[in-house]
Amino acid sequence: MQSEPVTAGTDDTGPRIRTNVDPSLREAAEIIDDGFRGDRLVTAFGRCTVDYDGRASSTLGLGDRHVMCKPDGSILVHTDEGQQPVNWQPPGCTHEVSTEGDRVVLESERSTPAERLVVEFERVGQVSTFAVDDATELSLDGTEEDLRNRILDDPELVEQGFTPLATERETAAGAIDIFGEDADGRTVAVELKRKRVGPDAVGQLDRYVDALRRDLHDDADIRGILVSPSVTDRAADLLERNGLEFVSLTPRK
Amino acid sequence: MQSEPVTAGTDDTGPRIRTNVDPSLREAAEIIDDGFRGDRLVTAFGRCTVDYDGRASSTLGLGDRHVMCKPDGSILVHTDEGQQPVNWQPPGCTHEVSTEGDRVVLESERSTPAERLVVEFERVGQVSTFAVDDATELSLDGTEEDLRNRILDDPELVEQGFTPLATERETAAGAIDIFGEDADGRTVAVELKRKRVGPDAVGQLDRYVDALRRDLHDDADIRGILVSPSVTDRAADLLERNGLEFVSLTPRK
DNA sequence: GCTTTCATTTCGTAC
DNA sequence: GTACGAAGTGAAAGC
Repeated sequence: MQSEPVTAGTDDTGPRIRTNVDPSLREAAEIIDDGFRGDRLVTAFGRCTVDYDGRASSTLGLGDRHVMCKPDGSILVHTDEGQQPVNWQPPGCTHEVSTEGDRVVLESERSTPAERLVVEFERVGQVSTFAVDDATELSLDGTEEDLRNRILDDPELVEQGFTPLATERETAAGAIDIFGEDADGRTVAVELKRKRVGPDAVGQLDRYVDALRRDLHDDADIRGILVSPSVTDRAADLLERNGLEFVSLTPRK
Repeated sequence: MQSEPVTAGTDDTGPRIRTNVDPSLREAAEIIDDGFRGDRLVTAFGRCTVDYDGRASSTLGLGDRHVMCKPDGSILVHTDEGQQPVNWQPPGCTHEVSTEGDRVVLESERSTPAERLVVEFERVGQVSTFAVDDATELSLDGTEEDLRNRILDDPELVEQGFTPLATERETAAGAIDIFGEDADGRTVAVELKRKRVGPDAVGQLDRYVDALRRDLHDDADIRGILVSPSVTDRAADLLERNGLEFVSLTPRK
């Protein structure tokens, strides 16, 4: 077993990577604290308990977990299972590390809403800090916006003679994705969903159409069209019962 | 700079923690592959690109990221910002690592839906594998279930004379959280929300009440009550317009 | 496998 | 800060 610190790529702000396997609790706390001060991405793996209190509250008994603290103030506690962290705090939290008795204690707090997460390590198997150099942004395709642009480029994908007049058109119930009119001059509200939808999306469209009817004092001549790849059975029932329509379209192709 | 492998707590399945700072690409791939075979939690930090294609598609140019592969087949790619991973795959995916030219390539795939994530490292700053021993489960309070139990313990929190008859009572539109009757014997549908709600929750309750009216052929005597800490203005309007009621209650205390 | 709903949802955006 | 809706939402329960 080795417990020497290992570093790589030292620059003026310190080592770009700093790792210690089986550190003493004091060493672990010191490295974590240095990481916080140096705006490093800090990770710690070890045997710990986790307590959370805020919007809800939770406790987690002793076990091995991987903890990641980001320089933006977020913290993630991962077990060996699941895509989601078992505990976390969002960006903007204040992080502190200390040693209390024979424990390394990591505290993360924020206000509005008041939330507090405490990780207590009885043993730290590894602690690391990383300087992150990342200027790139994610490019994502296949979103609802892509579906909207597809339709704006070629409105006949909705139906022949459809004319978009506005996007995000405000109503008393919220914004309509695409507001337009059909070949006969009737008002049309189009609600977009990038994937197969259930009853909730129909409810959304129904609220917008209702709001338009109230806003425009025009009881008969407003159509609501849901555009998505497909709908569930209950959604189809609800569309039918509310006199709404459906057009099948995907964000890509 | 050091590049020796560091290990801790070796047992019959290999070292419980194994870390290498600034490994060669070949070493990195080998350690990652060993981690996959040994059902370890595997992390890698380095300069990489990320490409995803599946339900949507995305690309991410070169930058430093932290990649975590769990033994359950999930993978998480984190930048230095945000609580959410910039890219990921859910549990159940198949992971493979290889060296292609001067790159370490990590591939994660699944079917239904067909999705593929590829991380290409041009440099690996650190790679680690962890044996995770965690038998504990999270205990969480302040959920919707807690709110339900609060009401079942003391139905008068909803209103005097309220009698719960069933939970998760099925209708054509979905399950009603608490189904019961009031002091006058009228049917009551209660929809629970653990926090402040918007129009969507009102739509949900409205669908259930509608479904009950159709199911029970009982047009007048069905009440719908939304129970949550509070509602937004639009939600209040929608409740009013649909003849639904609101009771303020939190999951805790 | 699909559907439905909850979630400490998170995240972005507009007011 | 609040509100509203999108998300590669994820996760669980029911069918």
